[in-house]
Amino acid sequence: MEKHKVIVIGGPTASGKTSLSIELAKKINGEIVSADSMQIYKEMNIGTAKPDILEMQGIKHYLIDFVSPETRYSVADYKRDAKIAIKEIIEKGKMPIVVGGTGLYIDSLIYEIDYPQIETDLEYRKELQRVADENGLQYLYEMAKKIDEKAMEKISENDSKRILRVLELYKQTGKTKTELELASRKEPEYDYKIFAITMEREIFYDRINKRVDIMIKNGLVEEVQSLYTKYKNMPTAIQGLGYKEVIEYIEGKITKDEMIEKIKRESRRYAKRQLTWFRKNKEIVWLDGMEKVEKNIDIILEETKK
RNA sequence: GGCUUGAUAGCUCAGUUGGUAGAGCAGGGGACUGAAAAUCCCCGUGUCAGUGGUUCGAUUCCACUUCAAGCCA
Repeated sequence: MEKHKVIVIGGPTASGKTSLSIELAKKINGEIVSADSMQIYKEMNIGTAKPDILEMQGIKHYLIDFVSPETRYSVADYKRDAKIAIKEIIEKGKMPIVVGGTGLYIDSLIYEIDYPQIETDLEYRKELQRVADENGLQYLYEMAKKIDEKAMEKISENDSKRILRVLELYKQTGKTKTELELASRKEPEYDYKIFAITMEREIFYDRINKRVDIMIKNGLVEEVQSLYTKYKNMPTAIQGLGYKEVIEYIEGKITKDEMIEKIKRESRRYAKRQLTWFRKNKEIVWLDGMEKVEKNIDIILEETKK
């Protein structure tokens, strides 16, 4: 049986993914599955540039605005939820369009990555953190090297998250990261057609800067203020770009101007990282963000026929 | 008009007792399998303001010019 097609549109922040995907969905009777690690959270609207009801123009969006900022949501959750959403859309006879800037999330789908069924072990993380504080990160690095020398070749001695992850995986599964990853990629269930938007760097950075100004005008500070007073713990959501910087401002650590500049700079850097991620994927068909939406839709439809 | 100080990387500046120069920031490239908007790695050639002089050799010393800041009129 032939696999069902799924359109995937990636690209950096502020590249026009939202409007392109909504126009496309209208044209081909599609529905949208977001692939954005921050738009997932409720009550985070301005800073994540989440599309509102008006922008959506009646197109159903999945995996947007559905978990509490207190929740620890991860790629494994995303992979599971996105697969369910895609299935549901296909059953309705519609075309699934996966749209977002979180490369890791997109990869979990297109490479059908299988994650071991384990829970995050916060106790163990804390314990390791303690060891790192006492003996230095180098000590954990050496520990990880004894378990999985191959994986550590690619991990820097300063990369605490990945060092911890190697140890955590081994403790919980009894297997090394290298072993797990070798077995993790399965045959994709769908025929993914992958696109990404790019544009000239200068114009693009200008768009990012302007977008940040608009976010501030639209009340980003107030949005963060309200989250800040409402929730004590936002383990993942707090990492959202813009959110942590506004909190520094609220706490009086930086001035308002410094905050704005920092959000702009970090957004530019983030966009650069996103482009690096997508560039690595040689299957991607690139779209020019400066082109008319109709033209890009034509390219997508043409490629999707193949 | 006179005096003083300055002019070096996109920006802020350091430096060369004369042998063509280096930091921070900005920026660029890359990695990425349960925190990923996270985390981490790598990357510095620029008429040293212009013109002339001294010198084997000047971005460095000298003169003039231009521009900027400050002071005195």
